[in-house]
Amino acid sequence: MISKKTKYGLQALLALARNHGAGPVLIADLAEQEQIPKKFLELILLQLKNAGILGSRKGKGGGYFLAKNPAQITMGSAVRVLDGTLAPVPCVSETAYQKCTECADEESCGIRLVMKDVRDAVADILDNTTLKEVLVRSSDASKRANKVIDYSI
Amino acid sequence: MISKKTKYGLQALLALARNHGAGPVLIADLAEQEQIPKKFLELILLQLKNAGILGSRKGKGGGYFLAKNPAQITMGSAVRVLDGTLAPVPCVSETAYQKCTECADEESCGIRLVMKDVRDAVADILDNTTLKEVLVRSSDASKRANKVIDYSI
DNA sequence: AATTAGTCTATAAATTCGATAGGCTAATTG
DNA sequence: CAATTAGCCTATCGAATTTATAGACTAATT
Repeated sequence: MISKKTKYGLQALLALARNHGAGPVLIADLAEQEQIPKKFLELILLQLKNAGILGSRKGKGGGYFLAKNPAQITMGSAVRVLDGTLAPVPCVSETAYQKCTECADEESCGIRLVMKDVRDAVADILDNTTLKEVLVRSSDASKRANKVIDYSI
Repeated sequence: MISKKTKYGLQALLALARNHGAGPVLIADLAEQEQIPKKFLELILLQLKNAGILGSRKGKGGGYFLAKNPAQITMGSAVRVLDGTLAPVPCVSETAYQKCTECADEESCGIRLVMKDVRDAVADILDNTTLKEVLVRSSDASKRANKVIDYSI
């Protein structure tokens, strides 16, 4: 399970991705649009900024914006920043590894072997899915649902 | 992240799988072997029993045992019992679905589309990995590590 | 009947999560 | 340069969840 914080963060990132290129967005506006408690969102955005995913500007005309292209920001990187890891157990995390206390031999721990497979599968998806791709999939799905046929090239 | 409870449960199941066919195992013995707080383990085993994964016997010579063959118990079923779901968000869970409050249209929610992929990938692994397979992989790994070559057929 | 060992309910302790408050700093603008 | 705007940062609180413990009860065996 991902935390509410992580979900809020992903929502905010996608909103910023939709707005990409059109200047900074106010925390307050993002919070209202996405129905996220403003002060909580503030912390989330700050964390994403410190991780290099977002940029910000202070003062009038300021706000938050993506530090890179939507096609260069992966879901995996965001989840790692906000949730700490993609791994189901700390002993298979690549970025937040922690030795398993109770397990004598990590190499032969059955639980670990299976959870490593899970981690790899999750990482394979999230590290290869960019914000841009998510936007495209989302709009494709809503077009399909609305039976709107898009003839544009 | 799976909970400590789930991890304890999986440890216990694997220990019972190793012992399969040799009669019931005492909670107390399992707790000591696997270094799990006894009273906590008691609750875990009970939950697995109520889910039909374990069986038990009371009185002298009693204890817990697998209710089915190790090859018929999947990691997925155990995690679902103990952790509630495999899904990273409730709105993509097959067994513990909960509607997403903030999301207007589930079908086109980008986060949901990606998390559905994650759920499916995790389920594909855990629902197709049995306790028996875990034991085999584990012993294979430890043989390999000890450079022991097994010539038996 | 005595003993053994799981069952069940309640609750305590610890940790994490979600949320809020408020003063600080930097940038812009008049 | 002063006023305003808006993000930065630290602290903290309450609620929920997780982890762990206690103790009385029931069923099975000897």
